Amino acid sequence: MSEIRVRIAPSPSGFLHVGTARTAITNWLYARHTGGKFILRIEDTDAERSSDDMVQSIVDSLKWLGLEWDEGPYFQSQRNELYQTYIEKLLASGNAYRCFCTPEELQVKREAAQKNKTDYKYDRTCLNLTPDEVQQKIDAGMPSVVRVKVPEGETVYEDVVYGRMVKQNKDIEDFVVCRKDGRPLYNFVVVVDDHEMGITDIIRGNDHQTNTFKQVLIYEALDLSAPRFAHLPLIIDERKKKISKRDKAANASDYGQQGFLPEAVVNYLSMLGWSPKDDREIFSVSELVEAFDLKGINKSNAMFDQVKMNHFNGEHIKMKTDHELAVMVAPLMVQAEVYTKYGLETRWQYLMEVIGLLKGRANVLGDFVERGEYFFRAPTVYDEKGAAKHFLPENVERLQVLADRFEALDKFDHDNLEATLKGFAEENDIKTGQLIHPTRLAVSGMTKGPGMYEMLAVLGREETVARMRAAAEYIREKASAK
RNA sequence: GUCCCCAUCGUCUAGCCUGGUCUAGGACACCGCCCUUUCACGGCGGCGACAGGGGUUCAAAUCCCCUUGGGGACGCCA
Repeated sequence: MSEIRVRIAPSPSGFLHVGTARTAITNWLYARHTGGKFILRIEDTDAERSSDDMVQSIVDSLKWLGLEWDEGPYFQSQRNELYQTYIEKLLASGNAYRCFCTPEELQVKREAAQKNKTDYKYDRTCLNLTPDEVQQKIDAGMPSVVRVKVPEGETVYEDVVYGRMVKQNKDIEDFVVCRKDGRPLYNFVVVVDDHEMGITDIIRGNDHQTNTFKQVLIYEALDLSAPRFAHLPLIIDERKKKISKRDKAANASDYGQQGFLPEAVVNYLSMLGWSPKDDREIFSVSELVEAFDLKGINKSNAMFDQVKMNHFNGEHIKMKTDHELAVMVAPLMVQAEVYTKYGLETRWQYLMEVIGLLKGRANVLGDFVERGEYFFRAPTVYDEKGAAKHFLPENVERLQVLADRFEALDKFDHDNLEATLKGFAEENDIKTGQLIHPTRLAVSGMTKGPGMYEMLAVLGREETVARMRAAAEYIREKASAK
């Protein structure tokens, strides 16, 4: 078999839609798995709705996801001449005709049909025009669109996912392929481009299933052989509707900002409507390329689950090295004004240790900032419930004495900290928890976090001791204020 | 209104093609226990589904039909 050639063809009328992202991922995976080519084509025939900014945004998002393309981007807006020659061919073959009906006239008919609750299809008014009449109208300067003359019979194609698809041609109207201003329409340019670009497999959302019949009709009218079609189930929201711009998850361009890893997004999205058929679901990108197969695609729509994507992200975070994570987290910390860029660069080793401590429990990159902030600056407030529970008057002295002992340690490490704290607890005949909780709160301002001895060891002697003393003072002041 | 598609735990899914191995498996979420200074992680366990009805068959989640439910498409948008 010849080389597989697939494409992603976004229209730049918005940011990268999650559905488009999933389609892109599937095409890319298929191309990489088969050693084929992945082509990027921008469908911007609707000039009013397209913009360069949107093109840039989509290109950036695809790059961020790691879906590098082998050819393109091609722009349909730059290929108009090509389309015109095909329009001429179509007209010459007799499989299409000029229609002079105005949008207003059609609108009236459409509304009338709706009112009568009957089906609307173009009534072929202009199909009955004689060549002379057509010429007369053209000479008179009347604008016209080009419609495909849908033949009798039925249209059939074999869908890789859904099997044999058949539609009665009487249910398809004579659709327009070229506007009155000469610009060709979607269904037509797609066919021309896919043919010209040698696309072998069209993999796209099943919301295109009805378009496919029209496109097959065009292939036949132009006497071209159609590629294979594989329609993907749609990604739906909690209302079970096709995920739309209003949905929070719809904008794939945002995922990076939200702290998601591209690998995790690719992994999660790839599992929506596709399964490797075994029980694995956390995959690296290369494992995905290896495992991907068109046969694993499902037929029914899949609901987007933000919670599960968070889980996938957490798993992928664990797969990263501390350094890789530090590279991603550092800018976020700077942005959140937790620390300066310069500061982080000079304390890189420290940053990595902090990340190592937090890695096991993070789901999004922002978690490192939120939960790691206190490693870079002393807490300004203490968790309210925690303070009520652990900042008791008797802990003023305990924190002070413990701080003194920590300060005097030969080596400020996990084992020594633990031995010191446990020894002190025994002396006072109290449980270690009664010391650990107030100490954790004093140092981090929080009631939860990594193992405390590790945490203190990373934070360092000076900061730990200073924060414990500050907390002791805070408790004393608060107690005397009452 | 017309046409098309789909249907296993709340969600993503395995099993369906090639009926029996399915008291239907995994994952997320949720609940419990263990680990533990906390929250997580991890380990163990629990909760939880074949939409309904007919048929075919010795046997149906698996094949067929109907019903119901859900979705998609019906633009001089893509």
